[in-house]
Amino acid sequence: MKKTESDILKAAEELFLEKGYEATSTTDIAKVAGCNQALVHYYFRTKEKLFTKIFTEKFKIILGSLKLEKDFDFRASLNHFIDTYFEMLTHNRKIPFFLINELIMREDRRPIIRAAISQEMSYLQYYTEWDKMIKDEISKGNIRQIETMDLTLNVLSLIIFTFISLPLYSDFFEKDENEISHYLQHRKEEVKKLVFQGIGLE
Amino acid sequence: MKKTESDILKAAEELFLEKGYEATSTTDIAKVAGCNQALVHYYFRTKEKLFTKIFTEKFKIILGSLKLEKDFDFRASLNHFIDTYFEMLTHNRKIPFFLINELIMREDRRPIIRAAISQEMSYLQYYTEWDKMIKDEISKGNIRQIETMDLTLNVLSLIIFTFISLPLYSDFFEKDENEISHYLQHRKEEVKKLVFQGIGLE
DNA sequence: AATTTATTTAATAGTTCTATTAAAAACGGG
DNA sequence: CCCGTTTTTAATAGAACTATTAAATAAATT
Repeated sequence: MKKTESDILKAAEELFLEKGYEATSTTDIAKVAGCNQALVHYYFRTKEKLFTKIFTEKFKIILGSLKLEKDFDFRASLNHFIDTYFEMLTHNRKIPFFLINELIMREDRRPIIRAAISQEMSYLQYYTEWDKMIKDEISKGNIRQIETMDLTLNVLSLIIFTFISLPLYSDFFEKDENEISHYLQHRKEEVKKLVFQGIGLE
Repeated sequence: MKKTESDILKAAEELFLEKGYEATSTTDIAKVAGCNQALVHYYFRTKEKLFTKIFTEKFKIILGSLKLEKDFDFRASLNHFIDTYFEMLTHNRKIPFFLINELIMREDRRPIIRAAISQEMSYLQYYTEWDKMIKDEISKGNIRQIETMDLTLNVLSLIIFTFISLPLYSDFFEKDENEISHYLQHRKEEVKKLVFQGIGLE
């Protein structure tokens, strides 16, 4: 891939994640990439195609981290999931809001993620195992009665909201990068405590 | 207020909450309001002023629901808060995403909410009481050690994320209005369970 | 070196959007 | 009913944005 092309991709990524699809123009992208505006169209034809490329790429990063570690017991699995999910999002802080934003605003983009999910059928597999694990723990009396969907939503809510609200948190409380990474570590531990204790683990 | 003016406000509200500031044009607003495009500017001068009116109005709805019931013990307070917050958002489902979206995308709008908050100094008061209540419960051994900010974030995460993800949830799982309101009730109860048990209450 | 191919640029067609203006229509009080 | 005020409309200036085209430049190939 030519340097110009990757420069454009990089600029587009930066701007789409920062300002969203609507508020980003191909002229802006060219300016950040340091090239002529027509080049954006030369390499990617349309703004929409360029966007879709970045959108699916970012979605795959998220999807790729949604894995269940084999040979772990339930507690270790959940613990490991929270660790890896937090870790991944710490390095991709803007992705959660970016994806949710574009999926909510533009219904026509939802099929893109449906396609990406059904392409990787392994995720259905993961969910089935996850579900089995939870039902198993409940029947053993290790955790309280809870639906798999609820436990999943609880964990995702607590983690994803942390990153969605992060720009507002750091702005409002005027936190620097050092304080923010400390905050994220701290929140991760608190999320674990709440979830573990909240379902009766320990 | 003239009917035309309120029609425009209503149309603007619908569109801004649905599509966001950028994707909504004054022409769209006029079309939905059933009037000439120039009338939007006649009544509100600029798109930005019209937006700000709706934005602050919606923010005040949220802020207004953030109250602490006097004469309730800690458990009842928290329970009541979750009830009223869920209730309010059930009738204003699009507000959380709308506000977060516009606050994240456009930093220049953050002062608006700072102003609205500092205008109602009572909220500082609420937070202080809330903080005292929690510290008190901890010292009494009624709940585990937890920072007030963490407990607050836990509750807000669980509630707000429910509403932010709602359009995706209902689309993806093809839920009708009836199922959705049942889902919201169900989530509310689950949030209570997780939070209460997760801090050691009961 | 000559020729083909790929990349880059400037120019621009064609939309759309915000905001204003001047004129027309509707309204209200005397 | 007349006249001043308010409301509404059509027209449009002016800016910005996407996408294309044709020409210019650079790179690669023979």
